[in-house]
Amino acid sequence: MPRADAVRNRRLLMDAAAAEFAENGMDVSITRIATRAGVGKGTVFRHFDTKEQLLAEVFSDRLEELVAVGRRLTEADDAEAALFEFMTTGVEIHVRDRSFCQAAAALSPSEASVRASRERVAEVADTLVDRAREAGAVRDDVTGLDIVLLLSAAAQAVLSIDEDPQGSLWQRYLALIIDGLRPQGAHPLPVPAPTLGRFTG
Amino acid sequence: MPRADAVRNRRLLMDAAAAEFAENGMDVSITRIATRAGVGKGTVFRHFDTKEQLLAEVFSDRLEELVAVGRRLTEADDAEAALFEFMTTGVEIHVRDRSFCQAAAALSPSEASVRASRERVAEVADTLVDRAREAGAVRDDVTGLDIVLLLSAAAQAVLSIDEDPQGSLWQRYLALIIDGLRPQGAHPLPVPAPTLGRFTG
DNA sequence: ACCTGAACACCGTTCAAGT
DNA sequence: ACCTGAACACCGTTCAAGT
Repeated sequence: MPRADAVRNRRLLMDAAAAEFAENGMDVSITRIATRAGVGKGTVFRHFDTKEQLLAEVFSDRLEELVAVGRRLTEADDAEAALFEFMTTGVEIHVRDRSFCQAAAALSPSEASVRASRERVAEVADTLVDRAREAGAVRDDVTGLDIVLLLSAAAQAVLSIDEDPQGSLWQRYLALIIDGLRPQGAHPLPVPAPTLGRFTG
Repeated sequence: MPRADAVRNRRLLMDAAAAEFAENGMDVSITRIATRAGVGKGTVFRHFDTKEQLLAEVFSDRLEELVAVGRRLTEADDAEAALFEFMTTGVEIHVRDRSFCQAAAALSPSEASVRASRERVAEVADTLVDRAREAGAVRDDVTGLDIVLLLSAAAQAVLSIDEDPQGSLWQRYLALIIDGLRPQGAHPLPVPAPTLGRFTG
């Protein structure tokens, strides 16, 4: 049973970290985050083992947004439009936040909180893919996890040439990737789909 | 006219940095690189303004490998196979080197050496795309720069779930993206192709 | 229990002193 | 002209001292 000020500080820290990461990227100092939260910097390490874990926690919070959107889209009429809207939202989440793409690339995939929410996104995505496939909108060899990885890829592609990815270039690559997902003219894939479990060890 | 030991040290530093970055990622310390090169760490900053610039220099050296491969493929008989082999080599270069994907994501696109070699890769890629297009192998709204960004994206997609990307999963996403590049069933793209110059300022 | 800030081992970068 | 390592300002993390 945690103390009242502890739960309050944890929340303050998460909020401050989310804001600082979003504004200044994942290299902001712990001191800065602690100051913004109004606590001593020692407190940060009482709530999170490491800076990476704090980043991971913020990261998976953001991913939960995407899970929520995906759940809602599960009940949409147009299964094809639903899947593509899901992907669009996913890329937007990446692009909105200065640290999100960095985090997606830098965070160890074995971080517990990251794995957990990645699993949940993949699960919703699976449902959306299945429905889109029944509607004949996507090829039958792609999975939900494929979708998650590809939308992250679309977001990252843009970073290589644009400092400030607030633009709309990502829409170009998302559209290209979506064309690759369609059943028309699909060539068999050389490698089986990944699973999250395979890398747990 | 630089002194003889200066040009020698510069080369030693580039080699040491390339090796250390490849083995340990882009977070290896300058001290470690300097030690491996057999020079004092002050010397590093005599040759490179900043650690980021050193990384950029190593990065664009690697990119030149891809330029060389692209040049050779320009004269291949099968234009379609040539383009796809170019992309395969590009992803392999990303995946081979522990730091390459990190660098692609973290380096400021305005770094001079990065911009320069990125421009040269895009140029070769343009030639390869044009030839592939004439052969009817790719849609007519993609450019060489698109290709470069997309092959980088394919490499990065894999990093999200696999610690050690020496595997072959990237082949799956490269194949998917290549399917999106084909003319069959291509939908018009919502956003025009990027140019490198646009972001110079 | 939890918070705090001084202390620690590191980092990238600078620069006075050497050759 | 170039090299060097001590010095500097910072960083993430630890921990003894406080409440």
